[in-house]
Amino acid sequence: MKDIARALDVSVMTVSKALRNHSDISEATRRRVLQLARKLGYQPNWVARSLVSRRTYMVGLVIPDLMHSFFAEVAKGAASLLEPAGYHIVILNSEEDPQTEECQIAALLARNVDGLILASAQRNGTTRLFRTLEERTVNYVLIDRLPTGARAHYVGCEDERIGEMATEHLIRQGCRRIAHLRGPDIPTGIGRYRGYRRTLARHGLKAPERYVMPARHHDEAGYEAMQKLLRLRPVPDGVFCYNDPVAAGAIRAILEAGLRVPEDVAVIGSGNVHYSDLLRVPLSTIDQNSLEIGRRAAGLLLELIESKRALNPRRIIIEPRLIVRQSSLRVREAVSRG
Amino acid sequence: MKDIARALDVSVMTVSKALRNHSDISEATRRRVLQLARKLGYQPNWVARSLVSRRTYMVGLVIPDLMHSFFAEVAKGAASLLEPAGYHIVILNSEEDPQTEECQIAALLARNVDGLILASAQRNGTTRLFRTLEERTVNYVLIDRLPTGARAHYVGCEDERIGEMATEHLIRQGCRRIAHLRGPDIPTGIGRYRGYRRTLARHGLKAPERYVMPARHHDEAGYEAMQKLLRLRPVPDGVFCYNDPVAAGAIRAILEAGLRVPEDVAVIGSGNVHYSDLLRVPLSTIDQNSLEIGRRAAGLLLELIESKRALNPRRIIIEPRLIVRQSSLRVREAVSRG
DNA sequence: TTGAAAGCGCTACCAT
DNA sequence: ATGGTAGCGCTTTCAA
Repeated sequence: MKDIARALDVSVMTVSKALRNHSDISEATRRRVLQLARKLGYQPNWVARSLVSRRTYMVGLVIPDLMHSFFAEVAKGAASLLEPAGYHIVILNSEEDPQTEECQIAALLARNVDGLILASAQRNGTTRLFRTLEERTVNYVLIDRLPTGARAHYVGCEDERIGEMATEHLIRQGCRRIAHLRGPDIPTGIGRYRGYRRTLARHGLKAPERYVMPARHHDEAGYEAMQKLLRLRPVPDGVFCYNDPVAAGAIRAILEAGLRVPEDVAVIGSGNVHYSDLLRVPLSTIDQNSLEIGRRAAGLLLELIESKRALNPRRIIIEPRLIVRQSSLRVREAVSRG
Repeated sequence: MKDIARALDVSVMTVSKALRNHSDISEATRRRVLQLARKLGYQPNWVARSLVSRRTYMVGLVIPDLMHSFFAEVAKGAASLLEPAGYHIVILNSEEDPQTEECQIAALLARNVDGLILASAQRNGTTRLFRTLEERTVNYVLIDRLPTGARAHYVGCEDERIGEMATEHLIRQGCRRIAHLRGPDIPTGIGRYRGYRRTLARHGLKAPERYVMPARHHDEAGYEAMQKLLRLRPVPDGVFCYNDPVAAGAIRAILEAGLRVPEDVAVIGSGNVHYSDLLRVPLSTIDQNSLEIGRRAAGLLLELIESKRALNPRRIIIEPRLIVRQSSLRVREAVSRG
């Protein structure tokens, strides 16, 4: 900037204003400045700019697992709004660990990100992290998981609703011994479990507690948990899985045991990850519209950043959608034949 | 920092040094400073620090598609080295578009990232981007794709080798009419095609040019391209696909056409994405060790950043590995029966 | 319309 | 061992 000013024999100020299209600069001067700037390949230094403007145009995105397509899609959705608005996204992987998550957020804040999108790994009831965020008046939006301890902006589906839709569907497909591969002890895991329980109750169906098997959140865990379920007698005839990766693992276990999906055991997951249509057996699932979650969260965050003042916590609830594919579709012949 | 200095009645300098464990500060003073800093919840301002140190501790990662698990895994590998070293990763999605990529890199540089890891979407022969990077002496490492225009550090597999291994395998499995779903016109697409061609030639096998079908890089494209291949006569009995998503799409097309995989058409992909074992037909593939690519690239980049001086372009070649699963395994009965 | 002064929060350098 | 001065590259404020 100095170079430009010297070469053009104007002040640094003039250059600064011209580059930012500030109003009170003559058209002629601005043109000269812009032209020379281009020629010299001038790039504004964002670090310096940030120091005075207190804006970094960086947004942190903390997710539990980048390898899970669900979150990759959320990231993509968020980027589609954030990048055009001039923001960069710093992605951090908490590996589903609350502690790691806290450290990462601290690091992000030390770098003065303008805002945070957070699929939190915090357990229900935890408040420390959220209190800190409030105290420091950080702009942040929770997605996918809403811990009970948080009074914050949120974008996501209602997990009980997901559990209900999935279980309801299995019942309609004729399943009567419906098991659940339960996710971790976070809002999503708990909520889906509750929806499952409640729906069974409403239909007067019993499911022994053994039919609920903890499975974490990835396919390997789904595979192992399903193997355990298959050792029970009577074997379940339907399984609602915490998410699609778990369901994919479960299907593998069922097929390896020599049973058929969906004739012997119907399977449904949640998340509608991109490849679920390509699986061993195309997977029925509850679509949570991950792209839209990312987009809405980004939109809300941008609003928060612009508005400067704290808004009342807003909840944007995305309506989940049942996607029926082969894994839960007991066609007439299959049912009657059994 | 000022507050701490005032409260402790020392200079700002002393505080600054104490906080950074600078050598010439008395143990007592340091302790007092650190203690008060903790109590006040002091967080160093990285922006200011960056302005003077010329280090942002940020690294840019530009990839063509975050949704492709291959790159998600690369990102994870890179993060596993970079984060412990105190670096944050800014991920940008070029959507396989060279122009977008250039803009994103420019934006990253304007923000003074300390380094760049780049799975470039540039076509072979392009030099402008790389010239710019050289001129500005940016620390950067190319991964997965090495455009001919670039004289740069690189981590990845040899694509011709991938094409050879895959084609070789199909031949050993008894395929004689081997088709190829060809990727985009980037080094990976071209290299894999060459390996395929060369291997056919070496074995004296002919494949008409119609057997090479452009398929881009995602499953939808693989699905459509495979449908076209299936209309040819004679129908190919083996297909080497540019990558795993394309292969997944191809398998879907084959099955929908009423043919069997691998008995009628054997399929092999490349990349060994995480879910390829869970697909409709478990997918044979060439493992490129994406985690390791990410790790090595990060390691190399850290070296570059530390060393300060330009090093001679280094090439880290990862040896690909053949993974045989059901999609290409023509078991004895199947072969003899045909 | 232009520019001089001050300062963002921190650190390098040199003096004490 | 401690601190003063200067400056990183830019913007805000206010005076000319």
